[in-house]
This record gives sequence, structure tokens and C-alpha cells, in this order.
Amino acid sequence: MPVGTQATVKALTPGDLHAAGAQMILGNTYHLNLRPTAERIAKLGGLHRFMGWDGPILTDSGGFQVFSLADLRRVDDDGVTFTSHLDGSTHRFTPERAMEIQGLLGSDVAMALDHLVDPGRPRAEVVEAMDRTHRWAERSLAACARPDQAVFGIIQGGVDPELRRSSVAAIAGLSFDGIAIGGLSVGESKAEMAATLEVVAEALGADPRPRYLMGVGSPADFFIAVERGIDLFDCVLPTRVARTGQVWTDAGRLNMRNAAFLDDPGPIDPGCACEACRNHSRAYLAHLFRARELLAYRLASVHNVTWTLELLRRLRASLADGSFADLADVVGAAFKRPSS
RNA sequence: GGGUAGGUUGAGCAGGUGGUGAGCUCCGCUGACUGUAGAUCAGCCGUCUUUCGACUGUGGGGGUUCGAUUCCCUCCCUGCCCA
Repeated sequence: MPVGTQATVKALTPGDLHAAGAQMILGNTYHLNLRPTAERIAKLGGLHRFMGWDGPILTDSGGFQVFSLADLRRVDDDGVTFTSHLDGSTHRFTPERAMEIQGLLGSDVAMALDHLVDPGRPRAEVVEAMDRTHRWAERSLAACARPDQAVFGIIQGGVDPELRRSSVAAIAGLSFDGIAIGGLSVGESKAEMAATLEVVAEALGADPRPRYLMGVGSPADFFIAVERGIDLFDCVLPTRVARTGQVWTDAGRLNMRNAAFLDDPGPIDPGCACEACRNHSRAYLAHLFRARELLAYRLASVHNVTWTLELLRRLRASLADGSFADLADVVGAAFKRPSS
């Protein structure tokens, strides 16, 4: 899922997303409730109609903002009080209100409100956030008022195997439509993430529900996570890094602002069929980024989203035909090296 | 020709009225980014040095002085005003 926090995947139109092969995108409860507000979007026909996207939408609950806006919120057992990053006004989020907002937005998948903390925090804090996430999960499920909306629960527990196991038991024991793994890709090592995913996979066993690894990932992360049973991802990286000039290719990452590309007539990635690669050169991209032309952001985003979704397609196919290791040896390895 | 304001590291500036000018913004170079407070942020950006540090540098030349970006002489260049 490309990330469209504020009812837009930055720099891309819904048409661009379809062309890139996007099937589902992510929106954000916290941001959209602040602006333009959930009630306004509901009045305008819901998030799909509002942003002109007819595919599925998953809305994050605001749980990540508990983590990323740590200086602007206070958490208690009942919920979270945010000081708006836009105007300083106060906003109260409870599991029930987060579900209500997502109901108003009309997303296809709503996320339960969770409490994400840095896995490096003292164990007592990780436990507290996890237990709170479990209580909020039950309240979120109970608060869902739309039968047409799926609800996913979120596993927490940092990088502690024992806590992750108990979180899987708590969340998978509830009647969620999908299981999300939260609290990763927030500073822990690749090895810790891999180990944690293995613990979760083992604990989930044959549970048939979709498994969604939240906030991941980088190209290298996809290999780690797909191999450990993850079905669904969301990540800002493809679009965020694109806006700063970094593009992803089968040969690794390239920074289009680098002087070396000013005279490079070739496409970003010769194997890519996106609009940017079909019609434009690296030299053109390098120029657009230097000139801060708006087209730079769109072309780089079109490419990264297309390439990323294509990589996921190739990963899926490789599981069927047994070529996963070969793909990892080529593309996966290209992203383990330092950037070119 | 007369007057006046200037000439500082790629560009634009700050500072400096005798006691250590490497400071800012652009440009440029490189890096970072993971459920988006992000078209953002960080480092570097005279020379040598990995670093520490050393050296050079205020238009040119000359002078005064222990010491000159500063004071004096002279020349060059630029803007503006007058003729």
C-alpha cells in the first residue's frame, strides 16, 4: 500500500497509482480528522469519493502518531490527547473515537488504535504499551459500527520474543479480520526485526488471516518479511525518498541529484516500464531535481511506486516457482550494499 | 573631466574607524529517511591534512608601523550623479 496520509499519495494522482499497479492505499485517521475533518469527508461522500480513489483504502488509527508525535501527546489508559501539530489545538483519541472517525472516512479496513513505543525503551514501558494495545483492541472491535468495514488488530511487544508471543495470543484470539504487526521498523536492527517476525510467524501458525507488517519497508525488508509470511505492507519510503531524489532500481538505489547523472541519457531502470523510465532519462531527472521542478517529484514517485509494486509481484511469483533465492541474490543484495 | 559610493572565499552579503576576517545565505558536493509535523533534514563547501591542526586570503603596487582589512600615496575596476 502506497501511503496517502492526507488523502493523497504525495505527488501522484489516482491515475498514476493505478498505472503503477497499486491495488490498495493507506490514509490516516489522525491527519484527516484534523484536516479537513472526518465529518466533512463523510458529508462529501467518504474518503474514496473525496480523493477520487476507487480502490480499497486502509486507514491507520493514529497509533503511529502516538510514537512519532511523542512531544505532542499524552497517553492514559482511556486514550491519547494530542496537541495538534497544525495549530496547537487539543484532540482526544480513544479506541472508540478512532473507530468512529474511520467509520466516517469509510475506509475498507480500519486499524485498531494501538500504543507503539520504541522497542529500546525499558521493558516495563514496552509491556505497558502492549497491554494497553490489547485492551484497546477489544474496545476497538466492540466499537466498530460498520459491518462493511474490516478491522485489523495490531500486535506489539517490541523485540522481546516472550512479549511478542503473548501479544499474538491476545490479538489473534480476537475476531479481527486481519493481523497487523506493529512496533517494528522504528530503529531496531534488521536481525531483530527478522527474529521478531519469526517468533510472530511461529505463534500465528496456520492462522489464515492476512498478515500486515506496518510501516515496512525498504527493498531489503521485503525479502526478510515475505520469507517470514508477511502478506501486506505499507511504507512512506518509496514516495518520500523519491521526493529527495533517490530512486530504486534492480541495481540498488541511485540519487538523481548526484552530478554523475547530469549526462546520463539512460532510463532510471532499464527493466522498468513506468512512465518515467519509458519517456525520460536520468539526465532529465537530475536536471529537474536541481531546478526543483515539480515534475521531478512526480516522475521519481511514479517510478519508485511502480518499481516497488513490481518487486512485490516478482516476490509473489518467486514463491510459486521457487526462484525466491535467485531474486534475493540479485535485487535483495543490491540493497544491502552501500548506496552507489 | 568633476563628484560620490563601492571592490571581502563560485554568486550575493555581514564584519572590520591599528592588535588573530574562514561568519551568513545561495550555488555546489555527499549522505540520511521505514504505519508521512518531511518537495525535508544533516555534513561538507580557500589550500594541505583522516583528525588535530597548519597555511593563505579584504582589487594591484608602494609607504608609515612592532603590527595594516583599517592610516597615507598611487594605479586599476564597477555603480550612480553632474558636466
